[in-house]
This record gives sequence, C-alpha cells and structure tokens, in this order.
Amino acid sequence: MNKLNQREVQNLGFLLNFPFHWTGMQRRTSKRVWETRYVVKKMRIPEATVMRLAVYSRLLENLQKRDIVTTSSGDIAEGAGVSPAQVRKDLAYFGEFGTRGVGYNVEELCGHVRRILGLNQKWPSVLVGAGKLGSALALYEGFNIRGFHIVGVFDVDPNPIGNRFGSIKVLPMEHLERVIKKENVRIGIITVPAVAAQEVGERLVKAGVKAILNFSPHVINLPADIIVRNVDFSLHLEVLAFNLTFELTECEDVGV
Amino acid sequence: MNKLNQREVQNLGFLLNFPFHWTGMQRRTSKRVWETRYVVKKMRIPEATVMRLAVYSRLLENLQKRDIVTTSSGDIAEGAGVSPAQVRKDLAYFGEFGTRGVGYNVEELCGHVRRILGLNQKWPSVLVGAGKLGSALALYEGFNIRGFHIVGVFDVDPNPIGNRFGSIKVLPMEHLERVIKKENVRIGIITVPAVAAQEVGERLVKAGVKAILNFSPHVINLPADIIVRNVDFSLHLEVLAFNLTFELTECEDVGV
DNA sequence: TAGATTGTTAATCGATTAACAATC
DNA sequence: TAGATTGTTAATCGATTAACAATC
Repeated sequence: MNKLNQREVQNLGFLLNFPFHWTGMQRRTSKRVWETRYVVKKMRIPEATVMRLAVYSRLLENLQKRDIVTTSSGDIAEGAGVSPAQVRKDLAYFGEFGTRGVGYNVEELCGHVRRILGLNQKWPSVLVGAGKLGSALALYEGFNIRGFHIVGVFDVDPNPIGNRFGSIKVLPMEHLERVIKKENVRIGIITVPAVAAQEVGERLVKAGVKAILNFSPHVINLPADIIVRNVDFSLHLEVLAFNLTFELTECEDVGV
Repeated sequence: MNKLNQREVQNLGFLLNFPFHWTGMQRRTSKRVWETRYVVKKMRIPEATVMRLAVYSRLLENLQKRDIVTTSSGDIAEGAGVSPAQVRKDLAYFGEFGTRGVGYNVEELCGHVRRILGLNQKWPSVLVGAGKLGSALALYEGFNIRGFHIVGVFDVDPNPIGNRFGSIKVLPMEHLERVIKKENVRIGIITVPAVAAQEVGERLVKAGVKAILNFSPHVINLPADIIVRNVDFSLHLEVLAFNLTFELTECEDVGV
C-alpha cells in the first residue's frame, strides 16, 4: 500500500463518504528510518445515536410544517429530552450542518438527517404473520409515511389468505421467495407466534432479506451480517413494571 | 443520624431489599478526631440489564415448559445472544441465584427473575386511542400472559365507542379518570395520533398513571418521576434502514 | 481430587458531558 | 465589537469483559 499523509487520508475518508477517524503509527523500517503509516478507521456509530437521530428527524419535520426556518441544538435537545451537547455530538459524526453563532437551517438539517437515516429512499418490506398484530401493522400508515412500504403479507394459516389490506392481499408462504426477489425486498417484519419465529427468520434470510424487525417474543439467531431488532411489546411493559416496583423501594443516598 | 459500621450498613441494604453499594467517608469533627460515616447508595441498574432480564425470563419459561431442571449462564447467554459474563453480571445485581460448579435451577431462577421484573403481580393498564393499532393491542394476548391486563380502552372519536375487545368496550374519554382510580391503574398505553399524544399523556399522569408506553411518533414531555418509553415502530425501522445504508459504505480498517 | 460453573474484581472499552476555541 | 451558537476536545462517567478465586 502507498504511504499517505494526514491530509490525503482525510480526503480519502471524505471521498468514500463515511464518518471516520485516522491514526498515525510510526514504524522503524531500518535502524535510523521511521516511517509513519496512517490508518483510516470507519467510525462506529452508537445505536443510541441512531435512535436519537430518528427522533430529531421527527422534530425537524414538525418545525418544517410550522414554517420555522432556523433552530438550535438547544431547541432540538429540549424536544428530544437530551442535552444540547448530545445533539451536536450526534450530528458531528456525520458532518457540519450548522452555522456557528446562528444555528441550523431546519429544512437543510432535516434533509441531512433523513439522508443519513436512509429515509430518502423507498424500503419495500414483507410481513409474515397475518394475525391481529400483523393485520394492524399492515394497515398502519406510519410505515408508509416514512418510506417503508409493505409489498407482501404472508401466512401459513389458510384462513387469512386472500384478506386484503389496502391494495395488497395475504398470500400463502409459497409466494414469499418470489415476492422478495421481484420487489427487491431487504426488510422483513415477523409477527408470527414465538415457536415459528426462528424458522420464518431463516427463510426470510435465505430469500435475500438483510434486516428483520421481530415482533415475536422469541429471540432469533441469524448470521451476524443480518440486522435483527427484537421489538416485542411486552418487553417494554416489563421494563416499565421493573421501574415501577424498583421505584417503590427507592431510597435516596442515606447517610447513617 | 446514627453512625453505623460497614456490617450494619450492609445489613440495612439487605433489609430494605434493594441492590446497593456503600462508601465510607471520613470527616474531621474536631482537630484530632475523625469520624467515618457510611453512606448507602441505591445501585443504578442499567436499562440494558433490565431489557436482558426480560429476555432471560422468556428463555427460562421455555426451559421450564420443556421440563429442563438445570441451566447455566452459558446456556442462557447463547439463547439471548450475549456473553455468559454478561448474564452472571446482570443477575449479580440482585443476588446469588446459582450454585458454583453446578449452575442454576431453572424454576428457581425463573421465579427470581419474574419477581425482580415485577411479573409476579397483576398490572392493570389503560389504553387510549382505539384506532387500528390500539385495537390490535387491545386484542393482543401477549400482554395478558405476562400480567398486563388492559382494563379500559378510550377514544375521543365517537365512532369506535362501544366496540368490544373481549370483555371490555371502548369508552369515551370522560370515563378515563374514573376507571384509573377504580382499578388502581398505574400503566397507560398511548396509541393516539402524534398531535394528541402530549395532551393525553398529561391527562393520564394527572389521573394517577405512573408509567407510559407511548406508541405515537411524538416524544412526550412529562414530570421526571413519570416513566415514559417511546416505542414508535417506525423508529425501529429507521434504525434498520440506517444500518442497511451504512453497511453499504462499510469499510474495514484501511491501511494506506 | 479433577472438572465445572458461579460470583466478583479489575481492566478495558465506549458513550456522555463540560468546557472552550472557532466562528457568525 | 458583544452576544450567540457551533464543532471539538479532554475529562468523566458508566457498562462490558476477561480472568480468577470460590465453591460444588
């Protein structure tokens, strides 16, 4: 590999269009000659940062609707319930979007955040499991608004087959692979009972799905390159219940 | 306050039944006399730990169903997709539940985890917003199974009023406060559109609700002692979308 | 005792925050 | 220039992990 200097490494990062950091390492090539190699590392973005960015994007959309032109890290922080430093840090992973002394242009920043999150494109998705929850999700407008179009709903049970959700109808599992290929689906949503979740997950991955939103209470084991999010509702209720019981025995610093 | 020694402070923590740590602080009371005060502090449990405990409880219930008597941190870790050290650490916040050299008794540990999470009691809850999502949630058995009983469904819209979900029917908002008081409800679930979320949240809190599961895409601002979890689905889809786009530009450490 | 597994410590890793220089 | 707000650094805070003594 060629030797690059700091400036060239930075430019490389910019060209490749990803958040990065570089480190210089000195190495002795002969008794008196030291060589400095620069290494570009892709920066790991904390998951919490991504979640917050999704919240910021909502706030920015609201500001846009209300025709507000300029905002600040303080405003955003207040709306999202975090600190202004946090907001600036989150954004700093991806670039410089503001003007010192002035703030951020709402429309511009909104566009940047949406681009970062990948919301400037359509995400065709499939949903497996047309039970109560699956049906509600298939009809949920919230997904469409943000670019997540459910292009196929599937079920093993012959009962719901043929039911319509808007323009799409429930299909038997045999068609799963065909639809995924045809529509270039990369996101799968699982709303089947716990026992079937693992099997469905594996089948989705085999058919080409790269990311899975798992609503079933079963944790799925899939290859490391597949992105899985477990979003079982009762998990959240349990965290609430824990906090409620735990608060009861709460005890401020007790000097004794 | 009385002066206690280390041992007494530890006992106090055990008596009050919470995870704690203590620290000794020395203070000069007169020119030559130093006094040591011990301070009990409630241990902060990481939210990630609570989420994982909820996952462990599901795995343990599965093992119980399959009549498996003994398990290990390794087994649990594999099922939950975390490290064995993580499992042991998570449990260690709350006590010693295993036997060295042997492992954990499934039934026993399951009981402990359920008690820690507060699942050994009933949690009457109300749901505001009887739209598509609200209806699906009202019918979702997953909640009942884990002790979360929806005792009231409410809506401002007169259309769904009177609809039945199992044994309960949709009531107008006027009855909200009455039901919350009568059933001693401490958990509220919000499935109203974004614009109404803040108002509904405030009304729930005023009526006595202590914890809120917010499915609307709007972040609610409530008093600090109220526990709020925002669980907008598309938030999760956006994290998936980010990871999918981000992966595309992924780049291993590049030596240059 | 040998093998296994827990509970706990210290080291490591990573995220948040306070503070401030840079800038409008 | 004075006031305001960003972008970035270093310090702090907190969570995870590797390793091992304790124990069956």
